[in-house]
Amino acid sequence: MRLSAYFLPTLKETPAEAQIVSHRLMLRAGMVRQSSAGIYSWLPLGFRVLKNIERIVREEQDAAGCQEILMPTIQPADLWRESGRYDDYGPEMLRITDRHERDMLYGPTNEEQITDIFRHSVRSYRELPKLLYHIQWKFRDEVRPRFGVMRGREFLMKDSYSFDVDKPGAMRAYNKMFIAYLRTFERMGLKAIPMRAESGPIGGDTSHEFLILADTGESEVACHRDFIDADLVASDIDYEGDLQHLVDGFTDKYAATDDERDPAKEKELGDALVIARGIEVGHIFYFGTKYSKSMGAVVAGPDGEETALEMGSYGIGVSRLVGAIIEASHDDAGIIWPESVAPFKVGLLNLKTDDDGCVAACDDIYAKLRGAGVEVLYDDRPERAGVKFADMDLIGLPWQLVVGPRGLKSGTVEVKERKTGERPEMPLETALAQLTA
RNA sequence: CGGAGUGUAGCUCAGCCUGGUAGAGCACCGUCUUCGGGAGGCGGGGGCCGGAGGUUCAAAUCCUCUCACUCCGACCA
Repeated sequence: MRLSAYFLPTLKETPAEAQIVSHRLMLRAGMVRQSSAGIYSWLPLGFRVLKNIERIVREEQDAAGCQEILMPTIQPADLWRESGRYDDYGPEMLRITDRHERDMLYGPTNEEQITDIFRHSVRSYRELPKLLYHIQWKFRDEVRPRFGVMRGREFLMKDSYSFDVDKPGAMRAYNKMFIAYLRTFERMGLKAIPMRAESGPIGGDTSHEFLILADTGESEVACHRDFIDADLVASDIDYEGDLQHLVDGFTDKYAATDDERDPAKEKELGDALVIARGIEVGHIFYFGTKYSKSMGAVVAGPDGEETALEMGSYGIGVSRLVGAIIEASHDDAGIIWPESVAPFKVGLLNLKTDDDGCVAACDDIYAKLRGAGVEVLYDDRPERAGVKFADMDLIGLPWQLVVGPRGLKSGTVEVKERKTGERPEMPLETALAQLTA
């Protein structure tokens, strides 16, 4: 993409409404614009990141045997009356009346909707287990939206739902999601720590929150040092095998959110204790028959008797992750994208657009990179070098390929790694080989 | 929902206390110089001062109401 044609409205100054670093950087980098409190439009750069995160989430869900569907944002109130949550959910739920005076709502989550689908479609235990998910916009009318996309009212969430005939089956699904979540966050360059959690309004008795560590996190958390070094992506996971020992390896270790911390246990850990700040990016629940019983979602078991479905639900805050990743990865100059979610891999900077040699070299590099399948943002604007450096650092692409008349004289370019700030000069061919590797 | 703030140009803000021709920097347009880390000169365009009432000869400025947004707290993917 040529930057001269790209819609990238960067800001030199920070808009007054943004306090938290990820929000400031997302506005300055032209990723989002606020529409109203807690509601955002996604501009091209931000949308690319959102899609990349969504892609990783989807790949890991698919790998775990979860099947993608898409449910509506607008749901009928009657479903929620069946589960009893129409009254329980309170003013956080956005209630709507259609032209026929029917009560509707903008879904804050989808347990009722999926249970309704399931009860009309599945009759036998033989059709179980099933794991389904969708990635859809949610609306929760938060009392106080803040922190940009980290706590918006409208947000993109991946929510999965598991259906099993008995509790051991439900726990197998729970474990699949547990492991899939660890892999998902790790692929985004995040350290996510699973912590035992209260299940809140969703209900149920087994639940874990996944918190990523970031200096600017909302709450203080404490955990065993081993969490920091865990590396799951490297290992192949057999989702059909027994995952319990893997999950136990995590749940056996100490990890607690602010209000769950245990001073005695922490003292025991000694040097193995890590205290950090955390942002919740995922939450998994086992809630048994809470919805299946109230909504009549039953199957015939092996003995012919009807039994209520054992269910769980599993959420990842996809849009929140965009902000969370920035919280975890930035410096004074701007964002530092992990390569897996970066909107482009390479920024190509033509420092002198009125120099024929620079233009020819850049056009050639641009074509070669694109030909090799590398996503590249080519800054071909007739701006001063300083503006280009500043913008490129701000938007945080992992690699910057800097081409100027000074280097070209000796046949070299600079390859700057955003993360380290190192910018060695090297022959053009070496640079291309490195960036297309 | 309790508490505290802020709404003036695209952005950051001054002006308001003490009413009297609406400002600065950046951004934008033109031009000249500059040309490897957010340059400088000259010229220019852009605002019902969030909205509605009121007081006054006169309101961005004083008063009342309202709307929006932000921050702190309690709650949440």
